Amino acid sequence: MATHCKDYDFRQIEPHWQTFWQEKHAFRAEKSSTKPKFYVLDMFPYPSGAGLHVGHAEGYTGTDILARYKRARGFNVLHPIGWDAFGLPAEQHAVKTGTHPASNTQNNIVNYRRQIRALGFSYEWEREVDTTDPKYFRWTQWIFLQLFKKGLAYVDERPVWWCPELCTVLANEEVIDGKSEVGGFPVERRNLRQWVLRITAYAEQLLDGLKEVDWPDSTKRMQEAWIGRSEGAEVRFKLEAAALGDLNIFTTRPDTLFGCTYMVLAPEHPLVPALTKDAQHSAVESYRKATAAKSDVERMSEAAKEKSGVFTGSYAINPVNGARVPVWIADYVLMGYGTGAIMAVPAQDERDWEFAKLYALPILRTVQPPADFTGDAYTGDGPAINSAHGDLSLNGLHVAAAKARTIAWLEAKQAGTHRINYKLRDWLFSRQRYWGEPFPIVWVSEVDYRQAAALRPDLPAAPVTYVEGGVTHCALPLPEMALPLVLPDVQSYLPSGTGESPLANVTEWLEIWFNAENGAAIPASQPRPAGAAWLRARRETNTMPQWAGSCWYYLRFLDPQNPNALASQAALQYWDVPDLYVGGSEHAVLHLLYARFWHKVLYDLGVVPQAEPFKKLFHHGIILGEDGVTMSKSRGNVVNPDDIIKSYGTDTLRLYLMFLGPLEAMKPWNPKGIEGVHRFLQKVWRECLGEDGGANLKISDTESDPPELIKLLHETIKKTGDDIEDLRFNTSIAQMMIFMNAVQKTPQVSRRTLLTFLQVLAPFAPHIAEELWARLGGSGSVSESCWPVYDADLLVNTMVKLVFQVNGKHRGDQLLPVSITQDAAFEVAKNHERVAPHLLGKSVQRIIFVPRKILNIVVS
RNA sequence: GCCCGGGUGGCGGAAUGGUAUACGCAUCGGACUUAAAAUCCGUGACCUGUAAGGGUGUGUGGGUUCGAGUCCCACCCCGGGCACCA
Repeated sequence: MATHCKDYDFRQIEPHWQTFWQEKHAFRAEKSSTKPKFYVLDMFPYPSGAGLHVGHAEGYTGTDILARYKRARGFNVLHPIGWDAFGLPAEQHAVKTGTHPASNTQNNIVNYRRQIRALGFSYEWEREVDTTDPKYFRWTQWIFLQLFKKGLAYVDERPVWWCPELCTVLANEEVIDGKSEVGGFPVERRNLRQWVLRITAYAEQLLDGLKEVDWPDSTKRMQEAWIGRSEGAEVRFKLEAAALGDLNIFTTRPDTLFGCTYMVLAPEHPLVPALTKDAQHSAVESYRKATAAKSDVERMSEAAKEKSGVFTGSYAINPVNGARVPVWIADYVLMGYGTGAIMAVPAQDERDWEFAKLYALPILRTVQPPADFTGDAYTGDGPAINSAHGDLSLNGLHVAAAKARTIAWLEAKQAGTHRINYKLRDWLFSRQRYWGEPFPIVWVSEVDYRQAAALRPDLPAAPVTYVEGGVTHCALPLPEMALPLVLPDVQSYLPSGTGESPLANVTEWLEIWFNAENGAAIPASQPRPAGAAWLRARRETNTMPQWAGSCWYYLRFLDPQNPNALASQAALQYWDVPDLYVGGSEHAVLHLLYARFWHKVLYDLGVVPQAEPFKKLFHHGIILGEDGVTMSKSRGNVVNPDDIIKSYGTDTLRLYLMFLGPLEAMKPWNPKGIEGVHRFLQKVWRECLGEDGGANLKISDTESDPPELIKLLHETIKKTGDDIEDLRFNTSIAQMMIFMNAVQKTPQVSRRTLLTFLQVLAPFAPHIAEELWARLGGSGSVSESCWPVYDADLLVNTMVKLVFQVNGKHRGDQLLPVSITQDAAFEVAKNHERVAPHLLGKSVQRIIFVPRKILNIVVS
């Protein structure tokens, strides 16, 4: 079954065993099994035109080693791969070439599949998924319908980047310094109708769930910061012009209400026009216009340098003391957070202090700073001062107590409430693009919607609507039976020119008679079919963002062919969620947060049995170019795995990627280093086989190995296994090298020892391990053999090198029985030729004895 | 500015508070060879000394400890994230 090459001819060996595994379906997970299950998942790639790079190969090699190891340890392992194949580059390619993005995408997938196979990864190809496959995105659309039904999807006007020259909407990453990435044309903000998912409804659960997952702390912290929970109060300020109602503000420092000397509204705040007095009208208007013209980025970077704002001419009344405070507008207050309005407390807030100084507004300290405090605004803890009026007094109370008392008072007077606020915003879920999942939504009139509602039990509690030119449109979902809604072919992949996706140009698809009961559609140009279920409708032209398909793919892998559900309940129960999820830290927030959100919604719907999708997460590092900077085409420092495989073979590449350093580290590629691991594999080959390709003559079937070698073998089994479990592949490889160096120095070695070593090597370098295993007469395939069991008794040392120190300095050492007593060890040390001189003429103050390790003699 | 992660030979890196530099690369010397490649053996932080040895060394400065790369405090540098979120 093995090849017959005499040398280590990896070009022959590696494809041979790859074919062998493929034909045997060697890595197919068992559907039901008495074995424990293990699900190890990689973040699936976007199949770009550039092909797989070594960065992918790094993470995938790590999980492959673990998957192969776990199989050998008797686990039923699920290790799948697929393609996150919707996305911008394919669409841009389509615009350029006029070919359907699907064809380019499929070409790229073919290339990725070839590269991944060439790396010898033990993926189960029968479970491959492709997010652009209608059989897959049918369920992406289905999940969207569940969100829609639950009232978690709505439509809103949101600002997006629009490039007039290109007639298209651009993604944030396509805009560089206010210019389009392609062509360098100016871009502007434009409000367009967008789908938005109510992820904020899950803010608290998304925060809570982080407590129960085994993730890197830094990633948990990033998600916590992104969700940005803060606790405080919403306070109602009456306006002097009572007819205008109240002004609500959010504050985390209700204890400082007495220090409020002015109010600030975001320039976009809806009350601004009503609050603006005639005398201030022109100033306010021009300030609002100036703010609106700025992008978020400009607004933040410019405003961070210098504060600005305008007085509206109006006043509000502070509920705690009746004080009359002026109302300003300023762009340092953001409409998107809290209520879009704040009470300004310059004495206890640095931003407010800066603003107050600029416009000569009063500053009143209400928290006593420490005596040595020298700064401006004091944001620390301390006793309240100047904070009493009527039946409310905070004076003397520290911050926490003062907050509590204020909130209680506000609630009693109905002037405010305790409130929790999040930085997290709802998720802008639509793109004005062709190459994405179409929304399973049609737009109908209010009258038609009411008619449909009678036929459809699956509509949200409140209809999703948007108003355009005074006409209200209602969003009517396709019935589930009508899924998938596939993309129509288009003449041109160029945007419509109105900011809508290219789909808006496909009139026959867009303008339809729609059967509300079964989702059937015919072009509106044809006569209306008979029956009350047929309504005049216009399809949604937005498509979903690339995140959509990757939000749930880990579930589809459990049961990828299922036509009736995203996965069967049996599969969801048996496989549970991934035991380990490995991918780059660039997805620390968005992908991982979005996927958690969808999972929690599915959990609440009873679709999935657990509340968190990724129990354990690990971020692999980044492989830098030889020059120590990020690999990029423009720098010409990209390493293509295909080239390395050609010159050294996959096993060498895999081993090298793992030997480079800790999996999580950022590390530069070193072409010289790869020679080292290749030499190691050559050495393994030579120790196993002679020059004629037969078993090496030093291999014996009768003689036993020297005890040191047997001990080292067992140490290697233990160390390698432990390190694989901890994803510390670099040190496990070092241990294998130590072992082979010892074999090389041994004149004779038993066949059994070498076969055992090959089992240890197999997860790392599976092709050479299979080849040598077969040639040395191992039974079956090494990939199917069990992980060797080490003999713990052999690892016990009877003698140990005890280190002698004098005053903490290493002065000598000696091999001694592990059970030696302190006194006996001291006797030895005292007379040790290297130690004795350091004791001469000194008196021993103290002896520290750590059995098996050290004897430290402290002398005067 | 705030929150993380990290600074160890010429290089990648190793090290439950207990011999700092495992393993690999590079270097230099040697063996084998007509020669080269491959392979093998040795060398491999700095200062001092003929040597044995002694001293100093894990970004900098302090501290805790019998003993610190590891723990604590302050600072410097590099990388990542967030950034007017009231």
